Amino acid sequence: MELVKHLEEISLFSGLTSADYDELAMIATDQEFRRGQTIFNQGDEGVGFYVILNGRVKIYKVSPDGKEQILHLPGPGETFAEVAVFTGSRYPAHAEAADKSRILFFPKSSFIGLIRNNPSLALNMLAALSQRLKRFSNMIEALSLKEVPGRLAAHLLYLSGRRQDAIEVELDMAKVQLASLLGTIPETLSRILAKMSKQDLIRLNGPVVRILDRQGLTDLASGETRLS
Amino acid sequence: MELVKHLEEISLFSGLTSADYDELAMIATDQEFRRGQTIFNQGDEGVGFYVILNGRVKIYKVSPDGKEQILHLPGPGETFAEVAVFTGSRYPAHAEAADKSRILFFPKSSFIGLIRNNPSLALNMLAALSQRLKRFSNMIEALSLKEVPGRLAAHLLYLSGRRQDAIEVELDMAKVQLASLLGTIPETLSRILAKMSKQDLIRLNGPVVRILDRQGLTDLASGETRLS
DNA sequence: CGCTGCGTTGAGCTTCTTCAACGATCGTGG
DNA sequence: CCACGATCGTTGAAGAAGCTCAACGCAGCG
Repeated sequence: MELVKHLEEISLFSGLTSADYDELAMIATDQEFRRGQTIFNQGDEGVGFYVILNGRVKIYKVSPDGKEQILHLPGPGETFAEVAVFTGSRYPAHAEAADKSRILFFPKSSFIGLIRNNPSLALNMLAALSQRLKRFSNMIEALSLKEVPGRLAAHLLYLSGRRQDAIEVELDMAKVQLASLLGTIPETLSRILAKMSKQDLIRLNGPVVRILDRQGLTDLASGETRLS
Repeated sequence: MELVKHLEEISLFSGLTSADYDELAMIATDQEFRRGQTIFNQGDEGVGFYVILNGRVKIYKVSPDGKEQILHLPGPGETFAEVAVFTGSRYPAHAEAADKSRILFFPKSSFIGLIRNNPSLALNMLAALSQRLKRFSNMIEALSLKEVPGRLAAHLLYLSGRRQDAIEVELDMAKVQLASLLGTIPETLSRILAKMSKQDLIRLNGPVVRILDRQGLTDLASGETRLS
């Protein structure tokens, strides 16, 4: 079965036996979404969770006046909506394909059965949720304790990984989306990128950011410095 | 063993056999903290997780200039620092006893062993983490998409539960802490409470809030209304 | 009794959003 | 193939929300 090949590359499913893979393949359904298509809406009945084979998905909240806050933007190999599996309730956010995407769907009840008989799978899932929780904590911290320049700096550093020598970073999404992920609006993001350029922290070239002053960014991200 | 009695009341441990309780009691250590005492700091090695028997614990982040953002304020029967168990890394936030507290500590490795042999425990833990994740999503939404009056209104409604007739709510923490939980500062909170009083949404009496206009609060919380 | 932490209020200021306008790019349908 | 609309990105000017700083009353507790 072709699906099994894909499943083996998903880190959530690492360490499983081939019998497990067969079972997973049995309960999964393979779905295609075009860019912009809604996968589910906040408040919909949480019937299962998803694993992305390719493409990207935007998980987001919306305010009554239409402003969006992106919570998460998973890509190939990543999962979303796991929460629905374990809280027996409704999806707490919206999900929409950010690109043309191929996605596997796992219905809640069959998946719970699998977990019950499969400690590795349970532990993998616990690790995934914990990881997500940690990222959300950092997001809360950023929104509450850092100003936009700090959040942006942190994001740039995150993208560049830990490597001291990484000079160029490619923004992996449109700036509108980046703004939404950082909890701000495109105008503000644009102004701050411009200001960072002017102060020779970065050099901006379309979606490519060249990092000129890593230390400066680090100081901004930790809140020690201000972007006058 | 006295501990077992306590363990049976923890919802994370519901549905376990008495043999399981004995095992849990074996690996747990019983600790006392006085009000204000640090339990661990962000960045400390994540050696295990905690269950509160009585008291309360403040889980929080700090900005370089000392401002705090409370992530979570668990009380009796609740757990914290589970994330450390499954991500094999450091604590992502600070923990401090908000009251004199009695707390059980479970070392990481023994607990993982328990989970591996105990699907119910794994599922309970998954449910707990999912619940937390949902709350964090709401927090992110609130910080990014709602203004302080909206967050406060949402919190008041949350405290009053779903009951339409609940008139009085007791703020279950000092206002400084409530401010930190809502991602603002005491001054702002104070002003907004005053404004809500002036507009007859609530009546304020020390730590007791009488809800006068539930609909008004609901509108604020959903962002439909503004607190002019 | 004094001290410390809490809560409130005022004044000024910073940051960010809102509103508006405009250029550029890109995909699509005529 | 070109033209059009839509989305994206940028910039300016004005306004709002919330923060900082400062002062002060008040209560609890050693």
